[in-house]
Amino acid sequence: MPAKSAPPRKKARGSYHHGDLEQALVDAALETIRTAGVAGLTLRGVGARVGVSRTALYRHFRDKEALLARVALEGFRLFHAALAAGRARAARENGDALTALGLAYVGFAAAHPTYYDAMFGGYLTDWDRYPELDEEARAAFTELVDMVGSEQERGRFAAGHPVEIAEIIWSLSHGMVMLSAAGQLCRTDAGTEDLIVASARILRDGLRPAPRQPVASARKRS
Amino acid sequence: MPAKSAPPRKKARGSYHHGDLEQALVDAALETIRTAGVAGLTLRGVGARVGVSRTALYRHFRDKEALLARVALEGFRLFHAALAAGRARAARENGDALTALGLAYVGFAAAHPTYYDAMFGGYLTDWDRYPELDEEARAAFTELVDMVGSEQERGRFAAGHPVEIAEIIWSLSHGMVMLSAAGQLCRTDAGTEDLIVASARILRDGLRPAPRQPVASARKRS
DNA sequence: ACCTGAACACCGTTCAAGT
DNA sequence: ACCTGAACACCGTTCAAGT
Repeated sequence: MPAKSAPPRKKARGSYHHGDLEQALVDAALETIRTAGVAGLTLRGVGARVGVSRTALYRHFRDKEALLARVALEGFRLFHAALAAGRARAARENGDALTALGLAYVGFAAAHPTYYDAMFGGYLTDWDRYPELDEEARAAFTELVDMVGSEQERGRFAAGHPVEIAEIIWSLSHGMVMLSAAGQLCRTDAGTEDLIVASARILRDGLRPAPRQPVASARKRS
Repeated sequence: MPAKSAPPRKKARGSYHHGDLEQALVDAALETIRTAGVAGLTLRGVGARVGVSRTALYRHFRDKEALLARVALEGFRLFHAALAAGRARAARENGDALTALGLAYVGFAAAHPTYYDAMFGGYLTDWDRYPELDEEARAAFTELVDMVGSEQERGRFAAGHPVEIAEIIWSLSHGMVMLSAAGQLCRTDAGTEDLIVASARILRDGLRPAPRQPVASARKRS
């Protein structure tokens, strides 16, 4: 590193009013969504929160959707990390990887409903406009696919297309989060976590009755 | 029936400009959502479509959300009917009830994305404000619960809380519909229908490898 | 009873103008 | 380069007024 005090970077940002207006806007958006939901996200409100004109935002983001995409991107990074951590923890403790990933999934959604809404609330239309977003979402999904492949290699899952199986697991998790958030679930007294544990068991063992025991002899149990 | 021409009913509705402005507004809303999505639904647009002032609507609906709730109610009626029909068809043809209901579910969503969005898009906040809606949604869900109970009685599903199992099936179906609509699914070349068929198979048989054959003798197969 | 028109308090976005 | 202020074309909703 050079000794002198750091020279201003070429792309010194926000040297006008803020150290980093761009990140300040993202944080303000997050805080707004947390209190008022994505529906209550307004550029005027975001501007007011950071003490800046409502149009200053356009220097940093193409439009409102781009701001929301930025929030979603941060969310997907955290999401990806949460899934990876859940998988790693299961591997370390020799636990069930499917249950661990399911719990990590709904755990993230419960801990960060703000991010989850921005990521999956359907507000982002032209998904292609944000390649980073797509890439990060794909990376998170890959965590699921790899888990399936790993379980297959270890003989815990039967053979089958890992991507297809991962999509089914993802659909189950996502649907559960959405229905739960909408208050449409839990007509039983079980919480979402219990529901995930039960789902993992069903996905592993199936709904059909246990196959007949070998008829010849019953060992160890009367 | 009385012979004379029908006397005006007590609650003759819309005798001003339309035969039935209320239903006309609902139809206009449906058509608007079909072309522009729920996000593009505007009271001004609805009014213009039926040739009426943008405020005439308030004579028939409390607010915009109430109009949307009415659309969702019609949707839930159709949805309930579609699920019941799928179940009845499976029973008649002795087919797999789980697969049949899953296909009926995604089939409805594919055939009526407009309704599905109004029903599950998250635009309806105070769900309690529309008891009819809640009742009809519950009725549709009961179709799933009953199917599970029936399969259990017939010995095709193992014992377990039917509501819990139904919630898991519903979550899977809903998540698949949502992700599919958002274009996040189908990274494999399989369509949603194939995915549902695969899901039903996994839910029934489980992901784990088939249990060991009885070791004593291998019959019929080498 | 049913509908209209003006008005109010909001939006996102554009753009010429300031510093 | 970065931000502002006015302006534009929209919203949902209210309400006095018309017929």
